[in-house]
Amino acid sequence: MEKEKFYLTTAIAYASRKPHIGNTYEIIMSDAVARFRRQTGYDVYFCTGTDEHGQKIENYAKDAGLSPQEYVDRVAGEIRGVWDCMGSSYDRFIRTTEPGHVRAVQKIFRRFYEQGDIYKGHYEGWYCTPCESFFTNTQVADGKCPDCGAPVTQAREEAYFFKMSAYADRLIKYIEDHPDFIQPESRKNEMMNNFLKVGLQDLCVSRTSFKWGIPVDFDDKHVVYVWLDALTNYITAIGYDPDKSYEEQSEQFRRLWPADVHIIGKDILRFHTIYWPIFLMALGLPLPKKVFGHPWFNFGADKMSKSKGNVVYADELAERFGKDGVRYYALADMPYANDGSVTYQNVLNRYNQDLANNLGNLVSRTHAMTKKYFDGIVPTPAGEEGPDASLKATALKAKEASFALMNDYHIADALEEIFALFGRANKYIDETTPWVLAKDEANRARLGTVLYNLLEAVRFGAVLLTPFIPDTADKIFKQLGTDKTDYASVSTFGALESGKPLGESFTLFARIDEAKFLEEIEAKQKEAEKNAPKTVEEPAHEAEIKIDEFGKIELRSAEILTCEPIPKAKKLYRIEVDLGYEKRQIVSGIAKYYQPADLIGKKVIVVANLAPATLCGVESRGMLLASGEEDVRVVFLDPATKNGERIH
RNA sequence: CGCGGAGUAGAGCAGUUUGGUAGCUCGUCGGGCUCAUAACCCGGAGGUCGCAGGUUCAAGUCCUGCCUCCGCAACCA
Repeated sequence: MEKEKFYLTTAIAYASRKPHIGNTYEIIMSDAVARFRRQTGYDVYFCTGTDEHGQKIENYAKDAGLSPQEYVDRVAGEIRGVWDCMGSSYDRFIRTTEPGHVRAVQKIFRRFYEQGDIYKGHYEGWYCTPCESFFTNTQVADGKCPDCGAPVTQAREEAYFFKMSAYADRLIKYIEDHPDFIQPESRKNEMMNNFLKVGLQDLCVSRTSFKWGIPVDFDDKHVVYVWLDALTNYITAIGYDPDKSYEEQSEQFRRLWPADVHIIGKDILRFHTIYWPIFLMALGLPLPKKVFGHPWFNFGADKMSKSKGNVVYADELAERFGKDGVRYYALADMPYANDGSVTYQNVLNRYNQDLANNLGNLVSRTHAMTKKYFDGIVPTPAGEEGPDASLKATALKAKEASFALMNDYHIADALEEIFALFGRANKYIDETTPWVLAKDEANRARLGTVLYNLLEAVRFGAVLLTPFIPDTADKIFKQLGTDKTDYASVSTFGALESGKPLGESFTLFARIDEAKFLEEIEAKQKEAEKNAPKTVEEPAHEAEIKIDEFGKIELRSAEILTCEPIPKAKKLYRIEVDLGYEKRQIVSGIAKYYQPADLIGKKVIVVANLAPATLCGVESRGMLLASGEEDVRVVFLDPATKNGERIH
């Protein structure tokens, strides 16, 4: 009988820089799912890759003195290196700069245009270069991008738009009819309530402000918006041809599509559950069966970020804990829907407790006793007694439970079920005391049974561990000298063959000394701090300006007279300032950082000729100067400064 | 009242669907064992299950109100 197919994808990684452990979680999790499906009888196609277009990359490349293509070649190599370092078993690594993908995207764009899904219009508003996004006046009241905090510029751009609204009703119906489409389920409500039910905006799907993208082939001023480019990788990777109908597609495409699951980060759920399905509807293709938005790893309680210097890389962790150490940690420590928290202490605990003590030591002691009492030959089991039944029941439960949990993407819970078997086996040793049995020849048969059950429990667990930590599973099989490694061999307890010799014994996971390890980490962090100035990222710079351009910005000193929070807004204060020649109301997003009392009476710098804007229904005429994006600090003037002085 | 999630032992979590002696991992204290990677096994201490009411013979679990935290949205000119 032909195997059922299973097509899964990760999001493609943005080729701007090397991914950290949080980004790497996705490939580890997806790989575990892929291996699990292969093991349980599916014909799996596992696709990952890199997203290589966009202005950000164009900028990074310029800073690095490379062409964009050279730059993405380098970063894509780094990304692939980390993926390979984690032992991921992808079948396809697609890059969005591949000629085949580029041509397909151009054809898709053209087809949408010809079908009338895409129309040409104008986009007017504030544009953020790094995010490649337009924002409305209300969104960028302070001249900064609401997403990344970079300065925005006023722009009017000719642009193509996709008529999202035309498909909204069908999408809502699809989501309602397929309750498993978006998971975890709490994310579904976010999408429905925040986007779909309030009315979808048409999406701007082209850019003219930069060149590093896929050109629109009938209007080469434009390049295709990165999300339309990136999302289509899921079909171009398996050979989709936009010129053909579904029936005319390649055998591979017809077999694999629709995808069984897109595994993505929770932050891009919106693109995958709204825009992507709508693009597919416009192409007349079926929608993916499931989109799973996994949570993120934080560093302790903080978001991982380069500027905070708390970035942890998977390949660096692997140097110390090994590939499987990192895989196990990521898979076992990430909750189902809540964000995980990476600390070196957590990684170390998981490694020492679960891998070295529980699993590694179990294998070691079981192997050693078989060697000692049976010359390393797998004994033949006799009758069942005492705790034997309980051990066997735990093994079968580990299999059943982990199977069900993996089908629901409860990765960590599945692993816990499997490790419960190793815990049970360790207990079994204490209950049966083989070293006591060995003292009396009359107990020989019982001793053989006990050791057989232990060896089999180890083998059984190793089979179940294969999708998660494949190298370790192989090492265990080697030590047991067995080739009973497939999923069929755990349908019942007892597949291990008696009379065969064990393989060589070796340490699976060497314990790591905690004090020494933490000391080393601390030393390493100090070292990193010392070098910190060098690792500070070069910020994005504005174009050079002339003195008269600067003069257009009318900066004036002012005194804060009143300051009160605006109801409904978390971040906003309504502030009244005295400019000497007049008083003004300004809205400022500094509520998180200052109490009103800290501000009243202070002298500040105001951009006096900034166009008025309305925020949360309150008019703001001007803006306070402040520094920082995450930790905003107002620029205060010498208290002796007169109100209304021009600042230049 | 924008939408949604969460508050359970020192830490991290399960349990809430179908009310009925509060559980797991780590840590901690004590004991056991010696096959093993100073590992492994057993036991103890530690929780008024965010707060306040209500329903019930019985509430972590159901109802009402409130507080706090976190997503998303809005919004930081």
